[in-house]
Amino acid sequence: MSKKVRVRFAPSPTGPLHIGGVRTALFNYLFAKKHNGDFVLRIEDTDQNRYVEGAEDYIVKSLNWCGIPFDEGPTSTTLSTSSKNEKFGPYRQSERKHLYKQYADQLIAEGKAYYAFDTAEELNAHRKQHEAEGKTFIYNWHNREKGRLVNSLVLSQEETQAKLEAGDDYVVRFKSPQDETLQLKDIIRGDISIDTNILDDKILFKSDGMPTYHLANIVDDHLMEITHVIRGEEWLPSLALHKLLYDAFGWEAPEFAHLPLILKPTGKGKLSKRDGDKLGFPVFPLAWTDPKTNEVSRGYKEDGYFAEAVVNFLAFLGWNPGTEQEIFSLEQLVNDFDLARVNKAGARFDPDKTKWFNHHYMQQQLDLELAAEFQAKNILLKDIDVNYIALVVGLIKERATFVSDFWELSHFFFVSPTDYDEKASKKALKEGTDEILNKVIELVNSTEDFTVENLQANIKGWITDNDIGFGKVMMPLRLALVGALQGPDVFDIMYMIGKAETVKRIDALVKTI
RNA sequence: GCUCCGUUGGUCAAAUGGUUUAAGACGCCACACUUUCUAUGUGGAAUUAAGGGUUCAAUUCCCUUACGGAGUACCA
Repeated sequence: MSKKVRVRFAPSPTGPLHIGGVRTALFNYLFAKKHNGDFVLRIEDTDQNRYVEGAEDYIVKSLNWCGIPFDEGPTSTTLSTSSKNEKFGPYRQSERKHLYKQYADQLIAEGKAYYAFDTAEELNAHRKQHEAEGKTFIYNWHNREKGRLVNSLVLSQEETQAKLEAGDDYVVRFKSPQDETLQLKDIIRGDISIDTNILDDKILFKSDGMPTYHLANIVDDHLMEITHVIRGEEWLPSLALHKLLYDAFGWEAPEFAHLPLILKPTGKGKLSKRDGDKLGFPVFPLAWTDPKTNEVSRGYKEDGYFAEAVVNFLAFLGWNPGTEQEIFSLEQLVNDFDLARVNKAGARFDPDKTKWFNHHYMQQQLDLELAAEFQAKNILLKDIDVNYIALVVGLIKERATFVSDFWELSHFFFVSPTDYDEKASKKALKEGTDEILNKVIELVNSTEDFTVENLQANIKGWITDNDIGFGKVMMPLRLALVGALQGPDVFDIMYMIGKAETVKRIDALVKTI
């Protein structure tokens, strides 16, 4: 009885996919998979002027990186097999161009749409004039037949025909109804009622021969048998028009869900590209180089975020499971996702929480994999055994958020300290420290089986037996090994760098005292 | 301006008329970890925008105001 669920993500290729767009894609994907449905990628490139080279490719790569591949779309992906679909494709609106005109014509023939010949300049003039009078210019029944506008409703059939044959530029406008109240339904927001008198006669077909978004999206959603339209809140004001169009064609409309916006972390408005640069976090999944300006925008991937972390925090922007669980794998999200639990209000983006998610997912990664990544990013590690690096990573990753934090956290496992932190020295080096350290050298040297346990037993035993105080020994010892008062357990460090290096470093510090 | 949508701590948010002195998380602060710490643990401060209703009872329903957001293109 119920049709197969089919949803679409329909970005336009005007640049890199914004993180808000990624969330829209994610919610579509989750909803589709939850209901064993299809997730379709459709490229809305009806505006050639705004087409940007590489944007479509970027969108596909981004979805794949996030692990939310589409089932149907313009190109095949590594993660998804079907690319062209006889029944529903093609998936670029520019390649579907031939489909749209007949639908516009159909509406004209039925008196539900009409030709309009007004130029952009004329319309601008009308808007300005209305504004000057404190009124709002609406191209609908208020004005369309008052004679100031040039369209097939005021022109005679012959005049209209003559203009068309003369090759005059024209657009097709939808004739929106007068004095009706529309009852609209949104899965997230519930019932919405709209007075049709405030609706514009929106352009369905542009003078360049391309449909507008409004026409194309209705035709395509119908032809592609889309059952649920899940999109950003910025489309809510267009919902009435879209419903009217479905009715005009006599088609069953899909269900709609309008997602809340993602807002700036501080200040006002929705999250924009500039915020990332200003506040120091990415707003794009992958880095993007603008083909015209060569300006580079950073991406989550390149900044060291794990895809799982990005997906997890994105899912929680506007949605929550209603339980205390916050860590969700993609599969768990698919299982628990529910549009009914999506919030209505816009969510402010929180970069700190994003980092916290990343820290969490960092702990789940395999040390060896992290080590390989760490090694690849540091020339100094080129010749070091990756297994040794993995052991180091195991000791320090709990205090790291990104792989790029590793070096600062672990350099002393690879190179001897060249200087000593001033504040730390003051704190650690006291009267008699040199004697203590010399004794520690003896203890280290006398530890035959050089293990963490033996070192600990020897040194801690000596400290307690002689009632010296841990701080007096451990702090200068740490300073000698690290060069500062930081890092993991000192015994772990000694074990890792080995007996000879340990002695060398302690001796080096003693010599500076 | 007009239209629509929204409003629980600094942020994300739970609780959809009644064991709520309003969960939890991030962030912040304090303390602890008889050795550091950016980690971990424990604790703490901090919220129902305002005013009216409806009701025995309102964070929850209704109205007004304020504030926020979106839309208002031959852009999507």
